[in-house]
Amino acid sequence: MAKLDFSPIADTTRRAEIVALLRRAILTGQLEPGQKLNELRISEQMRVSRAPLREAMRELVQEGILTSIPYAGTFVIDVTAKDIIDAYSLNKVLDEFAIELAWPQRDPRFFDELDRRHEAVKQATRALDTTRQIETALQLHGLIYEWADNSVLLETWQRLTSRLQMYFALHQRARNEPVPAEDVHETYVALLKGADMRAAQRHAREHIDLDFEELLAYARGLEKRASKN
Amino acid sequence: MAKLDFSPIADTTRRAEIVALLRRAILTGQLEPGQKLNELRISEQMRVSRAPLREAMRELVQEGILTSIPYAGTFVIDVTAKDIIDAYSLNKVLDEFAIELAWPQRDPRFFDELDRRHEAVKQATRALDTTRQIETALQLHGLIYEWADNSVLLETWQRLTSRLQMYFALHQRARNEPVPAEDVHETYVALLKGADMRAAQRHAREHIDLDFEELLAYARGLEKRASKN
DNA sequence: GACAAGCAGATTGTCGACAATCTAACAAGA
DNA sequence: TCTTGTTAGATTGTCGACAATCTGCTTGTC
Repeated sequence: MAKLDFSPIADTTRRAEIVALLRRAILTGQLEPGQKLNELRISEQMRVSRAPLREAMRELVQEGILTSIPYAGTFVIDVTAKDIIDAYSLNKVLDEFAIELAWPQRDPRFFDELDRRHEAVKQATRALDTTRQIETALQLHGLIYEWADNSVLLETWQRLTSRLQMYFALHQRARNEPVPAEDVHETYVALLKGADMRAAQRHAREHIDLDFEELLAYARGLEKRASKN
Repeated sequence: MAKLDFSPIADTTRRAEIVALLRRAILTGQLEPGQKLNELRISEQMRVSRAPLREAMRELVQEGILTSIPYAGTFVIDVTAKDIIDAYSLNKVLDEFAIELAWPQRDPRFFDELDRRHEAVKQATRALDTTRQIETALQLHGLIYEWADNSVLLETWQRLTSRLQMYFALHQRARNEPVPAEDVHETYVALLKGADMRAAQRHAREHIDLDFEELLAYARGLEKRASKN
């Protein structure tokens, strides 16, 4: 038998496609925090009945980016400064762990993939495609999790990623500036290729802290706005 | 106005009740790993239509204790030795983080609750109620997460707890022995009341390692059985 | 006997309609 | 004017039926 690794057949259920559509809409900020999702309206727009839509929404609730109140509705989660702080502080801990696990697993394929994803970030940056820049940066970041060979950790990271992506997207939208042209991942990639694991872990923390500051400023703005209502 | 804090009204949707029923059945081992959930059969047993049942199953899939294959069915997750190792190694990292966050938050209410939950474990142990013993032990363990004041961390822990509870239940079922009468939490509780945070973190790791060894033996048995099929 | 095509039964995915519940506007009474 | 009761409309929750898909068996062919 020829040694071929086929990619899995795509899930072709409406539900899966709806999940993808909704997730994208939320993570890019098209659906704003706190906004209510009207089932009838959305199902009509998507040309789909409410059953698969509701199942899709249930998944996203469990994924943590929607929240549901019985007989009242399903809403995009609200984002507070504390949420962002919480997500980031957990992210630091997980990063450190992921690097530790992934470190001995690094192989040529790892380094190839590292370069590939880094290149994708740079390309998105050059193209001034903000959304894609966030996506690719998180994918670059996620590589250590994929290589850590710990399924529960990977799942946890993926859940966290949803939120981080949402936070970044909101931040970018709010400040409404052109994309930062700087490449902040150069050092990170170099350290992951190097021999000093502790240094890589340390940098991951500091690297995160950088973007964190910007996000926090945005979050504080959110809180002020909320307290006025 | 009188200063009363009312507890929120219970979610009274069929869906929520189905989720609770199914989760309990899975976490106590009544539904075995790998087993298929027939929608029609279950919906008839519960006197409920398939719509809320399917939504409930979607939630549990996202919670990580069910797995779904389009047009094939929804199954209780399979448990492998690696899954257990992965869950536990992540748990260690999270524990350390949770203790660090919760430490400065400890107050009289914390210590009261600590004793209350510890007492619940001892009571379940005396009553030889295995299921309840697992539940209460995990609730005792979860206290540091509730006090850590980090919503994302708490969510993550709760997801992990589902699996841990399932693993323990399977383990207990498999060995089919009377419950261990020993109280292994005495030291843990004492350390959480003490002044040495590092010691508490260290003990949490070792304490976990203990039960881990037993679980692993069970998991290895599972793997052997699987390889024969 | 081996193998592929095709059919029947069972199961999952989706739909449209109905029931239960919430919200907001309005009316009635103190 | 403020509070309380009522009601209409909109929205979510649930149901039963139908469509799409899978699985295992049968049948026919070599």
